[in-house]
Amino acid sequence: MSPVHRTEQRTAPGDRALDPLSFTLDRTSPVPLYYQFAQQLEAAIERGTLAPGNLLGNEVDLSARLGLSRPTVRQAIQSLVDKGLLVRRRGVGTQVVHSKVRRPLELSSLYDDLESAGQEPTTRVLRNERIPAPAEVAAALGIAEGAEVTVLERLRCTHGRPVAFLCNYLSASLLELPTQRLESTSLYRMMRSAGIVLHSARQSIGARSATAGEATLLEEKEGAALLTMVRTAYDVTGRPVEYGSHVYRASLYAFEFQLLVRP
Amino acid sequence: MSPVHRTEQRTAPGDRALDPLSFTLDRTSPVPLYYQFAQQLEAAIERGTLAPGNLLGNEVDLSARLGLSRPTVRQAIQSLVDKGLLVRRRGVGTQVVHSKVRRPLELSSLYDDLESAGQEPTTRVLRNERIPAPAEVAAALGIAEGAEVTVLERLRCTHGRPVAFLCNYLSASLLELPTQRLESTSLYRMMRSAGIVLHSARQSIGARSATAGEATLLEEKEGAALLTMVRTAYDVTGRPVEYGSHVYRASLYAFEFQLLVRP
DNA sequence: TAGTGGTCTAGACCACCGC
DNA sequence: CGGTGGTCTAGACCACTAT
Repeated sequence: MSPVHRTEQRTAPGDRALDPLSFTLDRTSPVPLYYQFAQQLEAAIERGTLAPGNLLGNEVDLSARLGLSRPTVRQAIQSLVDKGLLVRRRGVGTQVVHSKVRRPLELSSLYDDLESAGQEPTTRVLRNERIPAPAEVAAALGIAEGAEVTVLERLRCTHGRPVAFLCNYLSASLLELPTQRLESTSLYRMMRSAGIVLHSARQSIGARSATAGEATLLEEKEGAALLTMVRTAYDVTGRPVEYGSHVYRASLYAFEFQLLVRP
Repeated sequence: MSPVHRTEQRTAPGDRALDPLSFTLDRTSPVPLYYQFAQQLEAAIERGTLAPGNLLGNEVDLSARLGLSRPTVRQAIQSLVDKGLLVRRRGVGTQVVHSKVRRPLELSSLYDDLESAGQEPTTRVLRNERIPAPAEVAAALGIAEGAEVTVLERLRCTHGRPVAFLCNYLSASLLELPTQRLESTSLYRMMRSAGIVLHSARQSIGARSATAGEATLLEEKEGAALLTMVRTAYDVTGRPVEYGSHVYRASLYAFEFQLLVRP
């Protein structure tokens, strides 16, 4: 278990751990072959059948064994390299990465984050109306000042305790936002259901002291440290579709994520 | 300038904006062809020669015009899709994304961030010694408790004002860290120079109120909101190489970044 | 239906690594 | 030196989109 070992045991037993692995490819399936292979490879890594540090075996043999062409095998491997699960080195081979690289940063929904953490999130909609866009919002959404926008104010709780106060703006024409559905799912899920495909988002994460109003709402003391996030999300055409300003109780929430170093 | 337009003007003049563009490929260069093409494509987008919304023209024609095979052209295009500059849609084509997608989140160095923002960062090294690893540090770095580590405490300033207090731990055997060099460059640059190739990092960003000591050091009032970041960085073999705990003045600093939505 | 990107093949040569 | 990944080619067929 020494963490100092490097790349010994090139030919040690169990090195070509890929042999005992059985990969089943279904050529009649609509799922691309490279994707089928990538998923099975990822599953093998996930459950430890392919241990960290193990070499994958060279791509030529691999493709022969799988009955695939080398480019197809490479496409599968590359997708796992992009996820940070594998590392390729010329003249050496492809290895499983040691660390528990799991989630890279993604455009996350607080609701989804809490739900997947088993936190049973609930939402109280404090405000849901259509108003003329204030200047700041109009600028962020790239619309005319005074154009109709939907403003949402929500209080997100887990186990009955408030975690965050969320304020969001969307062009009113984009989407219907019934209060009832907002209380049982996430805004991003509703946008997705409405066919809005998100492409990117610009975020800024900061901190500040709670105002009296925020303190009351979030059950903190006035002046308590709060985490803040301001975000503009864009769809595939590059059009801004959502602008949000959120505050989180720093005592209950932090942003956690994994980064990959760009090569 | 209406931000509401979608994908009109399929056949409008100036649509095949790629025609007037001149791409020069050097087959004798060691730089891969797909990379040469990708760079010139990115430059054309950057300077607006390829305007947002423009279609690229189909890949078959494109490869013929460039004298490249289609997979090579696709590799170039794919790299820009991954960067968020282009969007591909089946049956439609490849378009330049509207928004000013620029920097995705990367494993950033505060020093480099400030420097590239023209903030003239300076560093005061408050502590630079070798100590037995405390339990928390040993756990993060995957070494034995009590093993020798280098501990760094630095104050980062811009324009003479303190911005952040940085505390970092590294295995002592990894790297020499002369105080003088630490005051004129970033820790990550020094690690890179020493041949340490970073692969990924796990970060947690939160907030809390300043202690009396932090307040004095950062020239804030006691209880002021501070941004906090805790980070463990890993090299290509998955070994933890650095553990850091940083606090930033929320009044002077925020984390800004662009995210791409995973497809 | 015509045009687009998505997938896949079966080769080839080169650059880098470790021995 | 042999083995590895990195790059590149010239085709092919399919799935999806728009008209």
